Amino acid sequence: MQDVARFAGVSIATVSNVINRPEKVSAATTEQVRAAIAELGFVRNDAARSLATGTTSSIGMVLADLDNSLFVDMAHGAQQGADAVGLRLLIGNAACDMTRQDDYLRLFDEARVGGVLLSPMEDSLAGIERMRSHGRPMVLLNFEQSGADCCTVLVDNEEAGYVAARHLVETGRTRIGFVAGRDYYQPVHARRLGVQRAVRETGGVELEEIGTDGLGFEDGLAVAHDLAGRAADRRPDGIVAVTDEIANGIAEGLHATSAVQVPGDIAVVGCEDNRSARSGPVALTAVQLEGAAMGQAAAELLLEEMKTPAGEHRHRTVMIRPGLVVRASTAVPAPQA
Amino acid sequence: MQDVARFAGVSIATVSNVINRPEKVSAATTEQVRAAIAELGFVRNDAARSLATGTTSSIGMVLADLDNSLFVDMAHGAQQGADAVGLRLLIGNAACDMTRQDDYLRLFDEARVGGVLLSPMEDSLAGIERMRSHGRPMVLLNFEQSGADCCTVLVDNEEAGYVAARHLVETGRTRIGFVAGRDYYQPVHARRLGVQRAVRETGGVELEEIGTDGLGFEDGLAVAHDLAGRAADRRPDGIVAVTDEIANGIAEGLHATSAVQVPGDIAVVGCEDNRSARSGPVALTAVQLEGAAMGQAAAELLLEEMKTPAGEHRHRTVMIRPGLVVRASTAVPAPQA
DNA sequence: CTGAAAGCGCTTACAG
DNA sequence: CTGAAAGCGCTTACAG
Repeated sequence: MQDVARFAGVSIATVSNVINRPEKVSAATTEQVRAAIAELGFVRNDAARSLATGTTSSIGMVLADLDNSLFVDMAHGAQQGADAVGLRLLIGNAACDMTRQDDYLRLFDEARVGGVLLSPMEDSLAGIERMRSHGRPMVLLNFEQSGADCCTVLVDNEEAGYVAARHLVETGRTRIGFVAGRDYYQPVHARRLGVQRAVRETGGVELEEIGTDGLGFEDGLAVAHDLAGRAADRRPDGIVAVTDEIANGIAEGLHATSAVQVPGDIAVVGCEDNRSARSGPVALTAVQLEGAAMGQAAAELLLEEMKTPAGEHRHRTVMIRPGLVVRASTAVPAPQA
Repeated sequence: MQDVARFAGVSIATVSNVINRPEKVSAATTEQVRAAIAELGFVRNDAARSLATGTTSSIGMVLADLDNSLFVDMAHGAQQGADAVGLRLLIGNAACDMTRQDDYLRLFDEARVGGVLLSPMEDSLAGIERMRSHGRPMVLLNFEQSGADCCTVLVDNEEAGYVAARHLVETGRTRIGFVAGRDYYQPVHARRLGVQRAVRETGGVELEEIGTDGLGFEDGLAVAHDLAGRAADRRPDGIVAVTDEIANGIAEGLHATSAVQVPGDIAVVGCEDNRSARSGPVALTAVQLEGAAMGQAAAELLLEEMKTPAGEHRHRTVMIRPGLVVRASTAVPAPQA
């Protein structure tokens, strides 16, 4: 900047003004300074700028796992929200590693970013409190952190279960199966409640809750094996699987035996619509967790907090309603079938 | 830091030393300072640090499209490389938008990151030159940028085509089809050459090159339609599709007619092994582009350049050999078939 | 082992 | 409209 000023024959204050408040500088001077900047290939030192102003033009986002498309969707949404106000979104991928998540939190804290978006996998109260105690705006995505003093964006998982089960009922299924692991994970519990509500609301529909060990493809296969061994009238004709992976495991397992057809004999719905799970034998109908909407809502909450004077901000929790993406796995059976 | 120094009854220089060179400070003093830091919740201001030292502890990575798992793989690899030397990886997602790509390049430049990893979609010479003229280390991934003055990591696309075709030949296929769009994209051209080489090397194998308009699922469907209409001896028994999407389109199209079986009548190989393309009716055998290996190699080249005195560094190009992931779409037909 | 002081490159009132 | 000067929060030789 020194060099630019010298080259253009002005003071460094003027150079700074040309960059930041061009309206305060005469056209002629502006021209000279711009020419000097171009000639010298000058790039403003952001560290110095942010030291002097105490602000940054970027916000940080720490994601639990980029391999999971839900988080990529969140990044898209947040990006859009940030773009709208000219902020840049920097992403740190924790890759399921809590230590790394903490590293990124610290990095963003030290870098004095304008704010942080965090989508954690596990309890992260310590990191959150550290951030908050430094007065840094922060919003949580897709995780209900008890005790956390910040805004949160959640998807309504109870509604997700409800929507999935409703869809089956509305397409004529009457014996609903809910396949899930234990209620240790918050979303599992919530989706179960939603399914139960949908069944309760509807006359003439039964619910069977089928337990699994885990939440993966293998668990779905095991369930399929069980189902295939039952008499036709002793098994569900519609299944809500708590994860896409389980859903695909079920579809694959049934497909392999070829004794039971999907969707002919059993319709299957997943609860996530995750791109990384699109490997099943039938395209999977799934509840859409609206990652992009979550990301955008989170960015908006963050921006709101960033521009609100400290002390006046009131935390909010935004609940996103899930959608439904209908595909082949719940197609209505042909009339004569 | 002022506050910490006052609180601990030492000078700020000592605080700085405790943080950065603890060995230069007596144990007792260190203890007091640490206590003060903990008590006050002090966080080093990274902007000031980087202004004073002229260095940063992070490197930037600009990715063309996080929705494409190849780029996520690259991020994983780069992360690993950066972790190994204690650098943090900051990700910017261009999301297929060249303007945004340029924004991130500028952001990282202004932030004076230690170096930048760029995986572009299109010619990005201007941005690269700007970066280089500021002396910032930079390495390119998965793109041959003519005129670019920096290290590059590429996957060997000629080899990818070769590996795919070899696999078909080795599993007994003798009439190979190569399905691709025009050679406008560098990788398409290279993969074609590889397929041709594999066929040329092998006796008794024919090659048919089938053109498509684009590189997507629809294009594959169209090819399937054509194929299904041919007599059995007039169509290939093994197909290399230049993209996974085309491959899945072909498999889906053939599956729908059910006149031609995959892999029974025709085996299909894709050339990318992209997770977002895993929606076909048969699990797809595909050449694996080794995104993680590319990312790691790129990080290593970057770190090498970062620690080499300016002027002494010599740019290199690293070529990664693709692998092969065998799945159902190229299973050998049962003997009696 | 510890402290006083200069400097990193910018921004921002404040004079002129 | 433009410039001189202080200050942002740290680091780093250099004395002591």
